[in-house]
Amino acid sequence: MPSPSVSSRPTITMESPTAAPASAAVVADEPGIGAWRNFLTAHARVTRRLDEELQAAHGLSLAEYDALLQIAHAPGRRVRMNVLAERVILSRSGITRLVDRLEADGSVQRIACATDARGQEAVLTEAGLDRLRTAATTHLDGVRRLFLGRLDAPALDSLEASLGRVAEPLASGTRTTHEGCPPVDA
Amino acid sequence: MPSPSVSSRPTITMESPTAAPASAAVVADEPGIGAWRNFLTAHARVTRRLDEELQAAHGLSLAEYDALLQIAHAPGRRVRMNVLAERVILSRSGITRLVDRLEADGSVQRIACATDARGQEAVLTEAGLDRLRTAATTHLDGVRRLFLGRLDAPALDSLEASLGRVAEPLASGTRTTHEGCPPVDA
DNA sequence: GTCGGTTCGTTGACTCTGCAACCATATGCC
DNA sequence: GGCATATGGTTGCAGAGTCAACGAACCGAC
Repeated sequence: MPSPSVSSRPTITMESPTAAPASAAVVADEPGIGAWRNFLTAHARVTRRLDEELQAAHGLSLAEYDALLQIAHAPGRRVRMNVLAERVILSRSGITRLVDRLEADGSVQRIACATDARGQEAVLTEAGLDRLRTAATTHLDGVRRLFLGRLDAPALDSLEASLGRVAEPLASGTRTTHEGCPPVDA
Repeated sequence: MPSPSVSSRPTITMESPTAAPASAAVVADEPGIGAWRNFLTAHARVTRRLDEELQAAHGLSLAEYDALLQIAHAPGRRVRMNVLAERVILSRSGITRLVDRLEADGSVQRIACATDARGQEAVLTEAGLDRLRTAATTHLDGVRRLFLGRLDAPALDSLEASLGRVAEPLASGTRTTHEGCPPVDA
Protein backbone atom coordinates (compact mmCIF):
# COMPACT_ATOMS: atom_id res chain seq x y z
CA MET A 1 0.00 0.00 0.00
CA PRO A 2 0.95 3.55 -0.57
CA SER A 3 1.10 5.49 2.50
CA PRO A 4 -0.76 7.75 4.76
CA SER A 5 0.43 10.83 6.45
CA VAL A 6 -1.06 12.63 9.32
CA SER A 7 -1.14 16.34 9.56
CA SER A 8 -2.42 19.59 10.94
CA ARG A 9 -2.57 22.03 13.72
CA PRO A 10 -0.73 25.29 13.06
CA THR A 11 -0.86 28.66 14.70
CA ILE A 12 1.64 31.19 15.60
CA THR A 13 3.22 31.56 18.97
CA MET A 14 6.34 33.15 20.16
CA GLU A 15 8.78 30.80 21.71
CA SER A 16 10.31 33.38 23.96
CA PRO A 17 9.67 37.07 23.59
CA THR A 18 13.22 38.16 23.13
CA ALA A 19 14.41 34.87 21.80
CA ALA A 20 17.02 34.28 19.18
CA PRO A 21 16.41 34.03 15.43
CA ALA A 22 14.52 30.81 15.94
CA SER A 23 11.37 32.69 16.65
CA ALA A 24 7.75 31.78 15.98
CA ALA A 25 6.04 28.47 16.59
CA VAL A 26 3.48 26.92 14.38
CA VAL A 27 0.53 25.26 15.90
CA ALA A 28 -3.17 25.73 15.76
CA ASP A 29 -5.25 24.48 18.54
CA GLU A 30 -8.41 25.11 16.77
CA PRO A 31 -11.28 23.10 18.08
CA GLY A 32 -11.91 20.00 16.05
CA ILE A 33 -8.32 19.54 15.06
CA GLY A 34 -8.08 16.65 17.46
CA ALA A 35 -10.80 14.88 15.55
CA TRP A 36 -9.00 15.55 12.32
CA ARG A 37 -5.74 14.17 13.58
CA ASN A 38 -7.32 11.10 15.03
CA PHE A 39 -9.04 10.61 11.74
CA LEU A 40 -5.75 10.60 9.91
CA THR A 41 -3.95 8.49 12.45
CA ALA A 42 -6.66 5.92 12.74
CA HIS A 43 -6.87 5.56 9.01
CA ALA A 44 -3.14 5.25 8.53
CA ARG A 45 -2.69 2.66 11.22
CA VAL A 46 -5.71 0.56 10.49
CA THR A 47 -5.31 0.38 6.75
CA ARG A 48 -1.65 -0.37 7.07
CA ARG A 49 -2.39 -3.29 9.28
CA LEU A 50 -5.23 -4.59 7.15
CA ASP A 51 -3.14 -4.32 4.06
CA GLU A 52 -0.33 -6.27 5.63
CA GLU A 53 -2.66 -9.01 6.74
CA LEU A 54 -4.36 -9.27 3.40
CA GLN A 55 -1.08 -9.28 1.58
CA ALA A 56 0.45 -11.89 3.81
CA ALA A 57 -2.53 -14.22 3.75
CA HIS A 58 -3.72 -13.85 0.18
CA GLY A 59 -1.25 -11.76 -1.78
CA LEU A 60 -3.84 -9.08 -2.34
CA SER A 61 -3.49 -5.39 -1.67
CA LEU A 62 -6.36 -3.50 -0.15
CA ALA A 63 -6.94 -1.75 -3.45
CA GLU A 64 -7.09 -5.02 -5.31
CA TYR A 65 -9.42 -6.48 -2.76
CA ASP A 66 -11.62 -3.45 -3.08
CA ALA A 67 -11.67 -3.67 -6.84
CA LEU A 68 -12.68 -7.32 -6.73
CA LEU A 69 -15.39 -6.46 -4.27
CA GLN A 70 -16.71 -3.63 -6.38
CA ILE A 71 -16.88 -5.83 -9.42
CA ALA A 72 -18.55 -8.58 -7.48
CA HIS A 73 -21.22 -6.19 -6.33
CA ALA A 74 -22.01 -4.89 -9.75
CA PRO A 75 -24.89 -6.39 -11.65
CA GLY A 76 -23.59 -9.10 -13.91
CA ARG A 77 -20.29 -8.86 -12.07
CA ARG A 78 -18.96 -6.53 -14.70
CA VAL A 79 -18.02 -2.89 -14.43
CA ARG A 80 -16.72 -0.29 -16.80
CA MET A 81 -13.13 0.70 -16.10
CA ASN A 82 -14.39 4.15 -15.75
CA VAL A 83 -16.75 3.48 -12.98
CA LEU A 84 -14.42 1.12 -11.26
CA ALA A 85 -11.78 3.82 -11.07
CA GLU A 86 -14.20 6.14 -9.41
CA ARG A 87 -15.36 3.58 -6.90
CA VAL A 88 -11.96 2.41 -5.90
CA ILE A 89 -10.80 6.00 -5.97
CA LEU A 90 -7.93 5.58 -8.33
CA SER A 91 -6.91 7.42 -11.46
CA ARG A 92 -7.77 5.87 -14.78
CA SER A 93 -4.24 4.76 -15.36
CA GLY A 94 -4.17 3.35 -11.88
CA ILE A 95 -7.18 1.22 -12.62
CA THR A 96 -5.80 0.09 -15.93
CA ARG A 97 -2.79 -1.26 -14.15
CA LEU A 98 -4.63 -2.73 -11.26
CA VAL A 99 -6.90 -4.61 -13.62
CA ASP A 100 -3.82 -5.70 -15.53
CA ARG A 101 -2.60 -7.38 -12.39
CA LEU A 102 -5.91 -8.98 -11.59
CA GLU A 103 -6.23 -10.19 -15.14
CA ALA A 104 -2.73 -11.61 -15.05
CA ASP A 105 -3.60 -13.78 -12.09
CA GLY A 106 -6.89 -14.83 -13.59
CA SER A 107 -9.24 -13.07 -11.20
CA VAL A 108 -10.71 -10.82 -13.81
CA GLN A 109 -11.22 -10.70 -17.52
CA ARG A 110 -11.49 -7.73 -19.80
CA ILE A 111 -14.26 -7.62 -22.35
CA ALA A 112 -15.20 -4.98 -24.85
CA CYS A 113 -18.27 -2.97 -24.12
CA ALA A 114 -21.13 -3.85 -26.41
CA THR A 115 -22.50 -0.36 -26.88
CA ASP A 116 -19.42 1.79 -26.71
CA ALA A 117 -16.52 0.69 -28.81
CA ARG A 118 -14.01 2.53 -26.72
CA GLY A 119 -15.21 0.98 -23.53
CA GLN A 120 -13.83 -1.94 -21.61
CA GLU A 121 -15.38 -3.85 -18.82
CA ALA A 122 -13.77 -5.85 -16.10
CA VAL A 123 -15.65 -9.04 -15.35
CA LEU A 124 -15.04 -11.25 -12.39
CA THR A 125 -14.05 -14.82 -13.14
CA GLU A 126 -14.98 -17.79 -11.02
CA ALA A 127 -11.45 -17.88 -9.78
CA GLY A 128 -11.67 -14.22 -8.90
CA LEU A 129 -14.82 -14.82 -6.95
CA ASP A 130 -13.18 -17.60 -5.00
CA ARG A 131 -10.22 -15.45 -4.31
CA LEU A 132 -12.43 -12.69 -3.07
CA ARG A 133 -14.42 -15.03 -0.88
CA THR A 134 -11.48 -16.45 0.90
CA ALA A 135 -9.81 -13.08 1.25
CA ALA A 136 -13.01 -11.67 2.65
CA THR A 137 -12.84 -13.76 5.77
CA THR A 138 -9.40 -12.41 6.59
CA HIS A 139 -10.35 -8.88 5.76
CA LEU A 140 -13.61 -8.83 7.62
CA ASP A 141 -12.00 -10.36 10.61
CA GLY A 142 -9.47 -7.54 10.58
CA VAL A 143 -12.06 -4.85 10.17
CA ARG A 144 -14.01 -6.18 13.10
CA ARG A 145 -11.00 -6.58 15.28
CA LEU A 146 -9.39 -3.25 14.55
CA PHE A 147 -12.31 -1.00 13.85
CA LEU A 148 -15.82 -2.20 14.48
CA GLY A 149 -14.92 -3.96 17.66
CA ARG A 150 -13.68 -0.77 19.25
CA LEU A 151 -16.95 1.03 18.85
CA ASP A 152 -20.44 0.55 20.13
CA ALA A 153 -23.55 0.85 18.02
CA PRO A 154 -24.30 4.51 18.68
CA ALA A 155 -20.73 5.47 17.97
CA LEU A 156 -20.85 3.61 14.71
CA ASP A 157 -24.05 5.31 13.71
CA SER A 158 -22.65 8.69 14.52
CA LEU A 159 -19.47 7.92 12.67
CA GLU A 160 -21.32 6.76 9.63
CA ALA A 161 -23.45 9.87 9.53
CA SER A 162 -20.61 12.28 10.13
CA LEU A 163 -18.25 10.78 7.64
CA GLY A 164 -21.05 10.48 5.15
CA ARG A 165 -21.50 14.21 5.35
CA VAL A 166 -17.82 14.67 4.78
CA ALA A 167 -17.57 12.30 1.85
CA GLU A 168 -20.73 13.14 -0.03
CA PRO A 169 -19.97 16.59 -1.29
CA LEU A 170 -16.73 15.34 -2.77
CA ALA A 171 -18.32 12.76 -5.00
CA SER A 172 -16.82 13.31 -8.39
CA GLY A 173 -18.95 14.90 -11.06
CA THR A 174 -22.37 13.44 -11.47
CA ARG A 175 -21.84 10.18 -13.12
CA THR A 176 -23.71 9.89 -16.34
CA THR A 177 -22.09 6.69 -17.41
CA HIS A 178 -24.08 3.62 -16.68
CA GLU A 179 -22.14 1.27 -14.54
CA GLY A 180 -21.94 -1.51 -17.03
CA CYS A 181 -22.84 -2.07 -20.58
CA PRO A 182 -26.37 -3.11 -21.42
CA PRO A 183 -27.70 -6.53 -20.67
CA VAL A 184 -25.65 -8.92 -22.65
CA ASP A 185 -26.82 -12.31 -21.59
CA ALA A 186 -30.14 -13.71 -20.59
CA MET B 1 0.34 11.30 -2.56
CA PRO B 2 -0.07 7.58 -2.45
CA SER B 3 -3.48 6.45 -2.76
CA PRO B 4 -6.43 5.26 -0.86
CA SER B 5 -8.71 2.45 -1.61
CA VAL B 6 -12.01 1.74 -0.13
CA SER B 7 -13.19 -1.68 0.74
CA SER B 8 -15.40 -4.14 2.53
CA ARG B 9 -18.69 -5.78 2.85
CA PRO B 10 -18.72 -9.45 1.94
CA THR B 11 -21.11 -12.24 2.60
CA ILE B 12 -22.36 -15.08 0.65
CA THR B 13 -25.59 -15.11 -1.19
CA MET B 14 -26.93 -17.20 -3.96
CA GLU B 15 -27.68 -15.27 -7.08
CA SER B 16 -30.35 -17.64 -8.18
CA PRO B 17 -30.93 -21.01 -6.62
CA THR B 18 -30.43 -23.06 -9.69
CA ALA B 19 -28.25 -20.55 -11.45
CA ALA B 20 -25.42 -21.23 -13.82
CA PRO B 21 -21.74 -21.56 -12.88
CA ALA B 22 -21.66 -17.89 -11.98
CA SER B 23 -23.07 -18.70 -8.61
CA ALA B 24 -22.48 -17.04 -5.27
CA ALA B 25 -22.42 -13.37 -4.50
CA VAL B 26 -20.11 -11.73 -2.08
CA VAL B 27 -21.41 -9.07 0.16
CA ALA B 28 -21.70 -8.65 3.86
CA ASP B 29 -24.22 -6.35 5.25
CA GLU B 30 -22.86 -6.56 8.68
CA PRO B 31 -23.86 -3.68 10.87
CA GLY B 32 -21.18 -1.06 11.04
CA ILE B 33 -19.83 -1.71 7.62
CA GLY B 34 -21.43 1.49 6.43
CA ALA B 35 -19.34 3.41 8.92
CA TRP B 36 -16.25 1.62 7.76
CA ARG B 37 -16.88 2.39 4.14
CA ASN B 38 -17.64 6.01 4.80
CA PHE B 39 -14.47 6.16 6.79
CA LEU B 40 -12.45 4.96 3.86
CA THR B 41 -14.24 7.05 1.31
CA ALA B 42 -14.12 10.21 3.32
CA HIS B 43 -10.44 9.78 3.94
CA ALA B 44 -9.60 9.06 0.34
CA ARG B 45 -11.51 11.98 -1.02
CA VAL B 46 -10.55 14.56 1.54
CA THR B 47 -6.85 13.80 1.63
CA ARG B 48 -6.68 13.67 -2.11
CA ARG B 49 -8.15 17.09 -2.34
CA LEU B 50 -6.02 18.55 0.40
CA ASP B 51 -2.94 17.12 -1.14
CA GLU B 52 -3.74 18.61 -4.51
CA GLU B 53 -4.32 22.01 -3.00
CA LEU B 54 -1.16 21.94 -0.95
CA GLN B 55 0.85 20.73 -3.87
CA ALA B 56 -0.53 23.33 -6.23
CA ALA B 57 -0.11 26.23 -3.87
CA HIS B 58 3.14 25.38 -2.15
CA GLY B 59 4.70 22.38 -3.80
CA LEU B 60 4.35 20.35 -0.64
CA SER B 61 2.82 16.93 -0.25
CA LEU B 62 0.66 16.20 2.72
CA ALA B 63 3.35 13.95 4.12
CA GLU B 64 5.96 16.67 3.80
CA TYR B 65 3.69 19.17 5.40
CA ASP B 66 3.07 16.81 8.22
CA ALA B 67 6.74 16.20 8.73
CA LEU B 68 7.47 19.91 8.90
CA LEU B 69 4.68 20.31 11.37
CA GLN B 70 5.89 17.51 13.56
CA ILE B 71 9.36 18.94 13.63
CA ALA B 72 8.04 22.39 14.38
CA HIS B 73 6.13 21.02 17.33
CA ALA B 74 9.05 19.25 18.84
CA PRO B 75 11.03 20.95 21.54
CA GLY B 76 13.99 22.66 19.98
CA ARG B 77 12.39 22.06 16.61
CA ARG B 78 14.47 18.95 16.20
CA VAL B 79 13.37 15.33 16.05
CA ARG B 80 15.10 12.03 15.71
CA MET B 81 14.46 10.38 12.36
CA ASN B 82 13.18 7.52 14.30
CA VAL B 83 10.47 9.36 16.05
CA LEU B 84 9.59 11.37 13.04
CA ALA B 85 8.94 8.22 11.05
CA GLU B 86 6.60 6.99 13.69
CA ARG B 87 4.70 10.25 13.91
CA VAL B 88 4.29 10.73 10.23
CA ILE B 89 3.54 7.03 9.91
CA LEU B 90 6.16 6.18 7.39
CA SER B 91 8.81 3.50 7.23
CA ARG B 92 12.32 4.45 8.20
CA SER B 93 13.46 4.48 4.64
CA GLY B 94 10.46 6.55 3.75
CA ILE B 95 11.44 9.17 6.28
CA THR B 96 15.03 9.15 5.13
CA ARG B 97 13.85 10.06 1.67
CA LEU B 98 11.30 12.55 2.74
CA VAL B 99 13.88 14.36 4.83
CA ASP B 100 16.23 14.20 1.87
CA ARG B 101 13.73 16.20 -0.10
CA LEU B 102 13.09 18.70 2.63
CA GLU B 103 16.78 19.12 3.13
CA ALA B 104 17.33 19.62 -0.56
CA ASP B 105 14.97 22.53 -0.61
CA GLY B 106 16.41 24.02 2.53
CA SER B 107 13.48 23.48 4.88
CA VAL B 108 15.32 21.14 7.14
CA GLN B 109 18.83 20.31 8.17
CA ARG B 110 20.26 17.08 9.40
CA ILE B 111 22.49 17.09 12.44
CA ALA B 112 24.18 14.29 14.29
CA CYS B 113 22.70 13.33 17.59
CA ALA B 114 24.91 14.37 20.47
CA THR B 115 24.38 11.35 22.65
CA ASP B 116 23.92 8.59 20.15
CA ALA B 117 26.46 8.42 17.41
CA ARG B 118 24.22 6.49 15.12
CA GLY B 119 21.40 8.97 15.46
CA GLN B 120 20.39 11.80 13.19
CA GLU B 121 18.05 14.61 13.90
CA ALA B 122 16.06 16.70 11.51
CA VAL B 123 15.98 20.34 12.53
CA LEU B 124 13.72 22.94 11.04
CA THR B 125 15.42 25.88 9.39
CA GLU B 126 14.04 29.39 9.36
CA ALA B 127 13.13 28.87 5.74
CA GLY B 128 11.34 25.68 6.67
CA LEU B 129 9.38 27.47 9.31
CA ASP B 130 8.30 30.11 6.84
CA ARG B 131 7.33 27.49 4.37
CA LEU B 132 5.28 25.71 6.97
CA ARG B 133 3.59 28.90 8.08
CA THR B 134 2.45 29.92 4.67
CA ALA B 135 1.40 26.40 3.76
CA ALA B 136 -0.55 26.18 6.97
CA THR B 137 -3.04 28.80 5.92
CA THR B 138 -3.87 26.85 2.78
CA HIS B 139 -4.01 23.57 4.59
CA LEU B 140 -6.09 24.74 7.50
CA ASP B 141 -8.48 26.44 5.21
CA GLY B 142 -8.93 23.16 3.39
CA VAL B 143 -9.40 21.15 6.54
CA ARG B 144 -12.07 23.53 7.74
CA ARG B 145 -13.83 23.66 4.45
CA LEU B 146 -13.82 19.95 3.71
CA PHE B 147 -13.92 18.38 7.12
CA LEU B 148 -14.51 20.53 10.18
CA GLY B 149 -17.07 22.67 8.47
CA ARG B 150 -19.31 19.72 7.77
CA LEU B 151 -19.62 18.72 11.38
CA ASP B 152 -20.99 20.31 14.48
CA ALA B 153 -19.27 20.33 17.83
CA PRO B 154 -20.87 17.20 19.29
CA ALA B 155 -20.16 15.28 16.13
CA LEU B 156 -16.54 16.35 16.28
CA ASP B 157 -16.25 15.30 19.87
CA SER B 158 -17.75 11.95 19.18
CA LEU B 159 -15.52 11.48 16.17
CA GLU B 160 -12.44 12.35 18.12
CA ALA B 161 -13.29 9.93 20.87
CA SER B 162 -14.24 7.08 18.57
CA LEU B 163 -11.27 7.36 16.29
CA GLY B 164 -9.02 7.78 19.24
CA ARG B 165 -10.17 4.42 20.51
CA VAL B 166 -9.43 2.95 17.11
CA ALA B 167 -6.00 4.50 16.73
CA GLU B 168 -4.62 4.07 20.22
CA PRO B 169 -4.22 0.33 20.42
CA LEU B 170 -2.24 0.39 17.22
CA ALA B 171 0.41 2.71 18.49
CA SER B 172 3.67 1.05 17.65
CA GLY B 173 5.67 -0.57 20.41
CA THR B 174 6.18 1.55 23.43
CA ARG B 175 8.63 4.13 22.38
CA THR B 176 11.63 4.20 24.61
CA THR B 177 13.59 6.58 22.49
CA HIS B 178 13.42 10.14 23.62
CA GLU B 179 12.11 12.37 20.92
CA GLY B 180 15.22 14.39 20.48
CA CYS B 181 18.70 14.37 21.72
CA PRO B 182 19.42 15.99 25.01
CA PRO B 183 19.44 19.72 25.46
CA VAL B 184 22.17 21.00 23.27
CA ASP B 185 21.93 24.73 23.44
CA ALA B 186 20.92 27.11 26.16
C1' DG C 1 37.30 -5.65 27.78
C1' DT C 2 34.77 -8.05 24.31
C1' DC C 3 31.29 -10.64 22.13
C1' DG C 4 26.39 -11.29 20.63
C1' DG C 5 22.33 -9.32 19.74
C1' DT C 6 19.79 -4.74 18.74
C1' DT C 7 18.81 -0.49 17.00
C1' DC C 8 19.72 3.54 13.79
C1' DG C 9 19.79 5.43 9.44
C1' DT C 10 20.84 4.76 4.54
C1' DT C 11 20.83 2.49 0.16
C1' DG C 12 19.40 -0.59 -3.91
C1' DA C 13 15.82 -2.88 -6.16
C1' DC C 14 11.17 -2.95 -6.89
C1' DT C 15 6.08 -1.69 -6.83
C1' DC C 16 2.32 1.24 -7.20
C1' DT C 17 0.45 5.53 -8.49
C1' DG C 18 -0.45 9.88 -11.04
C1' DC C 19 0.14 13.07 -15.00
C1' DA C 20 0.43 14.06 -19.70
C1' DA C 21 0.30 12.44 -24.23
C1' DC C 22 -1.92 9.42 -27.35
C1' DC C 23 -5.27 7.07 -30.44
C1' DA C 24 -9.87 5.51 -31.07
C1' DT C 25 -14.40 6.38 -30.69
C1' DA C 26 -18.66 9.09 -29.59
C1' DT C 27 -21.45 13.22 -29.87
C1' DG C 28 -23.24 17.69 -31.16
C1' DC C 29 -23.61 21.13 -34.68
C1' DC C 30 -23.42 22.80 -39.29
C1' DG D 1 -22.22 13.55 -44.28
C1' DG D 2 -18.28 16.18 -42.04
C1' DC D 3 -16.00 18.54 -38.63
C1' DA D 4 -14.85 20.13 -33.74
C1' DT D 5 -14.88 18.73 -29.33
C1' DA D 6 -15.25 15.50 -25.48
C1' DT D 7 -14.61 10.99 -23.48
C1' DG D 8 -12.50 6.13 -22.64
C1' DG D 9 -8.60 3.49 -21.96
C1' DT D 10 -3.61 2.66 -22.42
C1' DT D 11 1.15 3.97 -22.28
C1' DG D 12 5.89 6.44 -21.07
C1' DC D 13 7.78 8.55 -17.58
C1' DA D 14 8.74 10.33 -13.05
C1' DG D 15 7.71 10.45 -8.00
C1' DA D 16 7.20 8.41 -3.61
C1' DG D 17 6.82 4.50 -0.83
C1' DT D 18 8.16 -0.36 0.87
C1' DC D 19 11.31 -4.27 2.00
C1' DA D 20 15.67 -6.38 2.61
C1' DA D 21 20.42 -5.85 3.35
C1' DC D 22 24.07 -3.19 5.11
C1' DG D 23 27.64 -0.85 8.24
C1' DA D 24 27.99 1.66 12.43
C1' DA D 25 27.18 2.18 17.03
C1' DC D 26 24.94 0.80 21.43
C1' DC D 27 24.06 -2.36 25.31
C1' DG D 28 24.15 -6.16 28.33
C1' DA D 29 26.36 -10.52 29.93
C1' DC D 30 30.31 -12.68 30.72
